[in-house]
Amino acid sequence: MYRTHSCGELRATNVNQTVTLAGWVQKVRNLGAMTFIDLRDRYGITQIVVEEHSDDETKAAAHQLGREYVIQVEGRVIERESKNPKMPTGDIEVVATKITILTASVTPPFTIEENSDGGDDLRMKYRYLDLRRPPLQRNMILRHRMAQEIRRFLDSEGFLEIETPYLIKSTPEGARDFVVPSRMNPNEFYALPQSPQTLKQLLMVAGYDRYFQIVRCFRDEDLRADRQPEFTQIDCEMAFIHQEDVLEIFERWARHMFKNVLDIEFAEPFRRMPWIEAMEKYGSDKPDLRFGMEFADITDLAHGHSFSVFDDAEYVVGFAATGCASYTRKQIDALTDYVKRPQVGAKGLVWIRVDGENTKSSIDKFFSQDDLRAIAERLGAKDGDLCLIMCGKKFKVLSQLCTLRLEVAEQLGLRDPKKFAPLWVIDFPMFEWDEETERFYAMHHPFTSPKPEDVCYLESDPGRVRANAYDFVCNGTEIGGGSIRIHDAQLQATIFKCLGFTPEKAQEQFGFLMNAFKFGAPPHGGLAFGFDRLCSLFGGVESIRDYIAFPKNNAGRDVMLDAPSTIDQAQLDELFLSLVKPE
RNA sequence: GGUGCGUUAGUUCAGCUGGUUAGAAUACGUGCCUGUCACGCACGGGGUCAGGGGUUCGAGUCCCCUACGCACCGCCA
Repeated sequence: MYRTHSCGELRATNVNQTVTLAGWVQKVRNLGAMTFIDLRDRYGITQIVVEEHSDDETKAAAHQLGREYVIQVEGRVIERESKNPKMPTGDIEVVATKITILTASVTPPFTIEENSDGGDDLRMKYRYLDLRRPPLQRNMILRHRMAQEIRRFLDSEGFLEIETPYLIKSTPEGARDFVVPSRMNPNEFYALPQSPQTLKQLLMVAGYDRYFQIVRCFRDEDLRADRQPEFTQIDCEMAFIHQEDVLEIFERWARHMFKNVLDIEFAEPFRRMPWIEAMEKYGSDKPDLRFGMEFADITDLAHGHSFSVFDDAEYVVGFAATGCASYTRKQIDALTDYVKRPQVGAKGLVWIRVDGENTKSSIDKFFSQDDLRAIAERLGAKDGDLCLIMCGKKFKVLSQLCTLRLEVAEQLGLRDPKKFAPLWVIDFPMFEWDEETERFYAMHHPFTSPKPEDVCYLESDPGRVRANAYDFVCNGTEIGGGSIRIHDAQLQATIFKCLGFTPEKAQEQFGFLMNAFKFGAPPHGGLAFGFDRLCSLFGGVESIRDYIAFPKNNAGRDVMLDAPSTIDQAQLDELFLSLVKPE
């Protein structure tokens, strides 16, 4: 037996027991005649002491120890002469009678402590060392805890966990596929699933009317702090349900998660916000509702004052930045520069300082005090607020103002990671017009059903059709989304047509699904949550990398494994592949 | 594909308008120390200043290119 106890469990009640511990040497403090060793495992740290009565062999072993040596210690638990209230095991220590070095370690490249001295890059290369640190351990434990709660809830609701294949068929629509060459089928490729979307729909056709899976998905697109090329979804689908049923069950699921993982309860039902309202009030389909500062359309008030910037603009919109009237000219200029950055791309920023009789603005030349007050009132500004106004093409300027709203909130400390503001965004448009290719794309995916009352516009005015689609949003992050699917082969064919698929192309790509629908497809729908994002939301950290044991870096590389990498000519030959030099 | 910031000791960083031998902290090594827990004290080793090119009497410092890292835009049905 390597150990009788973990390094996190011994207390004053264990005093006088003979124990054996095993773990990693965190720190050696040699005081001459006595040596303290902090011994760490994933359960905690226990102090080992070697003192003058220890035999020479033990003293010699203690002298050899370096950071991250793996050792086994036999000894007796004693009450400490000087206790450490900062440690759970701080009342006791173990007097070593025998120290066995199980494995030595080279000096690690960074300190393995609560706050490491290593940079992100280095810690990623030695991820297995980073994972020894308590913050990463807490994250992995949180992820585990959440996975268990997900299964517990969905099981209790009758959902079956069914695995779907990872080697499937490529569909060019949507994100880029990761592809896998087939040795047994020369010149043919599997694709890794971007999500098990069509497979879970086939499970509905198969009669498994409540399905879920905590499943890896793959998308070959550029990375972000909250985007990895492989990520985990909580994928769910149900048959014989309406949108209302899905929202009801998964709102209860979300409450179950908040309650059982974070001990947070919400008094009110989650807000449901139509997509157009989210866009007009917050400039985003994933609004951060932890704070107010809602937008208002002031186009009518802005036009007709000989201020050509406003007069020429399709849409003028603003919000009142709470308490920011005290912002100096320098601070306002900084905000202006912020929105003018190429990433935001605004032309400029108009401001109104609301301060009783003394309302001042950057457009005083064109607007009277009464005009300004009317605008301020529309924006819901109170004394001490700063109105921030931008103008341009409607949805472009809304999105730019959204960036500004979030930046101001950040500066005001309103984006508190301990606070949660969940909501459903509903009534998404069915299609999104793409200027470049001059065609409609499915905003969600091509299996999403249109609202019955909007079906009549499918041919005449596709931009007006709303979908039975919904997103679960929290704190400005899209955590999940789904839809009621099309279960009628005829309607599915119409939608493919709207999306510019020829019948042949639709048959080639999605024939397996449309064929299945001929055999009695139940009405169905579902949704999927981003598990990594949910973990980072619950953990209060922006980056999902902290909740993935072995993540990829910005360039999609695993710097620990050094993947991707080249492969042997023999492997290429077997797969009938030849390489071309990159440009 | 694009924008911004960054790359100096094992690590995290400082290094000003270009000027002698590139520093600090920490880590590491050696010695001393009986109550440390960010132990303390003393001494010591440790640098292709990311790589290449250019400007200059002289480049860690200025310019250009490349590589790598992070954040973002595009992209992510």
